[in-house]
Amino acid sequence: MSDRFLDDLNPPQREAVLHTEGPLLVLAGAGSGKTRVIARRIAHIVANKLAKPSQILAVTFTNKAAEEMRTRVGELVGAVVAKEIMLTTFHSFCVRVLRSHIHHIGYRKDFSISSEGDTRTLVRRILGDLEGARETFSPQLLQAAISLHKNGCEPPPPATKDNKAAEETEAKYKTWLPEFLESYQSALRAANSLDFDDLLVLTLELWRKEPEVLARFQQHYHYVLVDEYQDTNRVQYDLLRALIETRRNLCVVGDDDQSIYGWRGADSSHILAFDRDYPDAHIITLDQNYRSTETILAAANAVIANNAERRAKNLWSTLGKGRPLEWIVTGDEEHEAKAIMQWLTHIREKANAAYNDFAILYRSNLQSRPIEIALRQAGIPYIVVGGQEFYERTEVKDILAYLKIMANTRNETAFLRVVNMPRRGVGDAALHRIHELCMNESLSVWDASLQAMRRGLVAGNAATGLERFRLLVETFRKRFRQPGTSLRAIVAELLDTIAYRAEIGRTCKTPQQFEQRWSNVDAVLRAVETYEKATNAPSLIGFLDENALDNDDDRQSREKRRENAVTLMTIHSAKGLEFPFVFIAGCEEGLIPHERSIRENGLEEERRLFYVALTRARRHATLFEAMSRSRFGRACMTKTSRFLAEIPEHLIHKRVLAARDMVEATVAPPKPKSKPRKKRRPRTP
DNA sequence: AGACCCAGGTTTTTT
DNA sequence: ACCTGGGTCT
Repeated sequence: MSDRFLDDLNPPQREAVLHTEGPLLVLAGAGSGKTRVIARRIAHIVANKLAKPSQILAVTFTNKAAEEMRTRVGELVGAVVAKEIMLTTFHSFCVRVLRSHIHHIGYRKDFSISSEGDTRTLVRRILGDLEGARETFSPQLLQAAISLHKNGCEPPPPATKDNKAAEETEAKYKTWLPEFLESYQSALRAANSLDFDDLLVLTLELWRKEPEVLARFQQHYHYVLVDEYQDTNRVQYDLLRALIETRRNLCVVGDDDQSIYGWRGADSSHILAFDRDYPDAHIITLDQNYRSTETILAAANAVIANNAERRAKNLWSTLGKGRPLEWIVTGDEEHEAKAIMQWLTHIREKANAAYNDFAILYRSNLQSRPIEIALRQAGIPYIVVGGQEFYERTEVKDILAYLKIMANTRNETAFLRVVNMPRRGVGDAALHRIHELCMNESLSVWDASLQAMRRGLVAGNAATGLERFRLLVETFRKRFRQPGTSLRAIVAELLDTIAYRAEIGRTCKTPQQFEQRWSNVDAVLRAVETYEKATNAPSLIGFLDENALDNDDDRQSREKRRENAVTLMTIHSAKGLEFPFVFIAGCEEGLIPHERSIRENGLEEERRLFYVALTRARRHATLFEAMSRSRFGRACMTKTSRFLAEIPEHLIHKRVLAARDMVEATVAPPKPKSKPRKKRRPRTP
């Protein structure tokens, strides 16, 4: 029974591994070996045959975390066994449940997952149909409202500029919103599509309506683990409660100080009140930090101590004092970027560090651009994590729309995107008539398009084009269902059939542009290929699911990080990671704390975010501030983030780089004579 | 139908 | 500053 999985664990960590039966809360401070504990715990269950690997469910929030966990578990029990463990994100887990049981609640098993972009398109379209509200309410506000509504939160009232109109608008919004939400949901349903929130909400609905389906899952999973429990929202919380009701072997791991997803409905009261939900819960606190220097922890502790809503704890470490934090004041964002680049170069040389020892963190994705430019100019290899532009590209959207409609003909967004691409003569007039038929007779676009032709509502060019389109979709739909042929080959054939290369050529002016766009197409083909190689029984739907929930861009950047490159990412996506050297850019009021977030989620969440950023650092943290930053194209003076004042002075060293000669200012005092060379190949996305 | 131009909004964070 | 969408012109 003794096992090697207990070696080199401290007493509370060991306890967390061994306490397998009944509800358990592990309060795991930043860097306290949380992932290690979860991995060991799973390995312990497997090795002692407390359950089969497949009877363990370990849920994380991000794919990154899931992959990390799979690797760590794999190192302990072997990759083959690790594969059997249900180690996944909430959303992927729910997709699996729904793909086999959703017919109980009136959807078809070939449902599409509506991406953020698809959802936006749909919202716009509905907004166009509903008279009156288009000018008042923005699609983006409504998208947020939909999500909050589905997660059982009260959607915020629309932000209005003048107070006088506010009340009026708000009243109008209140009466109008339910109507909108209903239209939205019925449109999705008609398209046999689920948005991200539906994946969770409908799983819960399924379980509530079909207790015997739920019972099967309850029977199946003997042990359930949840990472980052502080990030669970109401629906996830309910799903967990339902799932573990009979066996009650629920282990949740989290840190209330790292709850940074309140804006999408995460509710840290779940972790704060775990022992209320489960009175027999065992609680273990891990507060020894194995990651950071004492100085970094002292700074982070001092900052987070200003929060009132928390389970008080104090991280400690024995890794020595290390160096004080650095606070570098720069002129504007370009100067900041340059200072980051120089400081990075300086540290790298002094500490003989590798590029992937560095992370540059920021509050918002838009901060990455100037930094990218500076790094590229200096020939420093870097990767940017996140920012979803890949999936916003026309070519990618086009191809995926084709694939989506072949997987699920009812997918209206996909239909509308490609029915006339390339041109088939199906114009607005024909589509308008089809749309009316959809509305009047509750048909999907696909069925309506057939009816419209049969009844002669569309004729001539449009009818021929529509017919060709339908035939194309049906032909390839069959091809995709035939087992045996490679997905990639079918997709390539599809592109051939629609002469997509020519279509791109037609709309491109320069050869460079053509190359660029065709390379996007190629990237999709490669993504199909990668998926196919990595999957046992590849299918079109499987590919689309993976792409909706864990896109290829994410996967690639995870791989690239292992190469030697500096990582640029938001603080949110840095959670769970660690780097010897961390730079935090844009430490200014309005950015962190973000002005909008202060309003909507409160200051404390922003402070937690800052805390997360600081605690990513192992050896050293540098905070950058620009005195002026352009907003909407206009340069604005900034104020230092209030969080910097919360760091005790003796822990931080401030440097102000002069305002004018800053372009040539050297951050590192004795500059090595060698100017950065442009020889190294920069990473271009 | 398609190309072009202007106005207006935009910038939080993720599955 | 940049992108999108709508409107207009060809």
